[in-house]
Amino acid sequence: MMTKGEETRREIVDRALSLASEVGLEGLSLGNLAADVKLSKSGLFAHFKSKEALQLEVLQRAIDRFVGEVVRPALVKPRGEPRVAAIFDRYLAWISGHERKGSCLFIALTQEYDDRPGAVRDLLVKSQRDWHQTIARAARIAIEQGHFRADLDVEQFAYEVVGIGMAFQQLYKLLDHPKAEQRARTAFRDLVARSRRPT
Amino acid sequence: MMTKGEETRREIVDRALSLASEVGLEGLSLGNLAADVKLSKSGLFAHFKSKEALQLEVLQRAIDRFVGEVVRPALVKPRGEPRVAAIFDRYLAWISGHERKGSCLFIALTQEYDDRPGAVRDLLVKSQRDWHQTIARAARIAIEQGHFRADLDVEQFAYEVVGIGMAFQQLYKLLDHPKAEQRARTAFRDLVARSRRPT
DNA sequence: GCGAAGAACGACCGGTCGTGCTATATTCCA
DNA sequence: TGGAATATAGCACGACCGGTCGTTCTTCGC
Repeated sequence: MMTKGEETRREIVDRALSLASEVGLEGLSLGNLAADVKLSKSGLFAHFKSKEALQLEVLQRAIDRFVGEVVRPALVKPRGEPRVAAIFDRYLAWISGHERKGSCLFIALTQEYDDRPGAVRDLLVKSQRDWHQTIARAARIAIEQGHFRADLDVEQFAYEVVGIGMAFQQLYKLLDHPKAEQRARTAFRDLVARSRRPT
Repeated sequence: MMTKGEETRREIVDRALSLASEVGLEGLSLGNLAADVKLSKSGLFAHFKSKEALQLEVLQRAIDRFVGEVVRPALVKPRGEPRVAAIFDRYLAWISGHERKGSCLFIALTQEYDDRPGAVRDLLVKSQRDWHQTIARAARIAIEQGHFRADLDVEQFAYEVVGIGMAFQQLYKLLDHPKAEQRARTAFRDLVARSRRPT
């Protein structure tokens, strides 16, 4: 059973997450957010000790969502290349983001916090390191399965996947390029092809 | 000869550009900027009709700098692969950015404006399309020179270069990864290698 | 169903934001 | 060098910011 407070608190963070995708975590304003969830500013604020605490919860929720929508579903796929492909597929879907209006929060925050120290940045850094590691780990498994070359640099592989994703977001969201997804998929297909074990 | 007004106006935009690299164009505040150039807020404001006008000038200055530091120096290199390599080299240098504290302004603004319509966004979009085209054009010349495969998709090539650059910025500025530059150079070397005409 | 704990409210704080207006100081040209 | 043009300052504005307050209404355990 969820108490009333926990419930609205959940609502707040959910709505804040969606808002933050459009304006970032710094651009998020308590007044706007309160109006959005139909609370008074003070009523909303009472749920958090500070704005930074709220920001941290929002980022953590985003991380949970990302894991739930991108990472975990891929983990049920067969080990090796299929899993790597699933990760990329979900990653693209996450970035193009169904109902999500704004950008991928993580990519946006990368810019917002790359020179703004603090707890939010620390959590962001950790999440992004984890993400690189997740990709690298999947690639390493693909090596073990004999799908990928034994001498493949899995962290380099992760680097390039992330690059493909970021460029995709720019082409798709900012430049509104009709071939954005095709570009991304081509780049990934190519990357996988040259990561495979020579036959 | 430059009139006094033009001179301080220049100073303002210069300083604003450097500030914007740290806080973005929206995060830029007239008060801070005025204090920085030792003017009163109103004295500064008198030079521009609005904040948006200032933002546009700042972005235009950034574009001019980018052309001057990245594009133009590469154009003096020999047509073909050397020029492509020079573009990438200068691009990396621009992102890691000498004295620049913050991020590459264009990558940052990509996030800031990908869902914020207006003149600033329009100019940004134009500049980024130009950038993609600049890379693609250099690649096309490399095809003509017989350096690159005739069937190379030059826009795909540009897409991947941009991706490498963006991932580099994340690794370098946010994650502070010691091998960031190596990762970027490896990715590019690989991209060029598979773009070359088979011997 | 009563009383305590928790949730939400409205008013308000000191600050900062972008942007006017008016007046003074400085620059520039005839 | 004087007078017009320009550059800067001072001040005030309304809006909004994150955050605090005391108060009231609602939930919940006993």
